Amino acid sequence: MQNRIMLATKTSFRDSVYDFARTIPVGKVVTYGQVAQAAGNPRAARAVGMLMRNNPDNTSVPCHRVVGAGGALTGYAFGNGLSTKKAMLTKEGVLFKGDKVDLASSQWDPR
DNA sequence: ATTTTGACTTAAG
DNA sequence: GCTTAAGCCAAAA
Repeated sequence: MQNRIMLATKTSFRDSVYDFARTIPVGKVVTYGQVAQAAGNPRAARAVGMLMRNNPDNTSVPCHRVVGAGGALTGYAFGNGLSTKKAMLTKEGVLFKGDKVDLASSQWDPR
């Protein structure tokens, strides 16, 4: 953006978060901590949640593919809340273990 | 600029 | 396994 070189991670945190979120493949999920790390701040898991809540484009950003640590489903601002979130993930092929996501096979590793 | 708040995480009881 | 406490970060008031 600004100059020819992108100067590493000079983008806003929110930008990095949303960008990363868009790259999450269908049928996979990531934890808030993972998103935070990918965005440049491994400890900003909280901020990530806030950004997701204030998510500008719920259609472009698959915020429902972001779950809490251990695969636990956390808040969701649309539909019927967590119920809708789980339904959506299940429909996309994400395996569930009770009320949590089966990270063993459905957690995405960006690498 | 300071305070408040929240879709988090980890550690401890 | 569940509840409580503390740490950390970014956006909104």
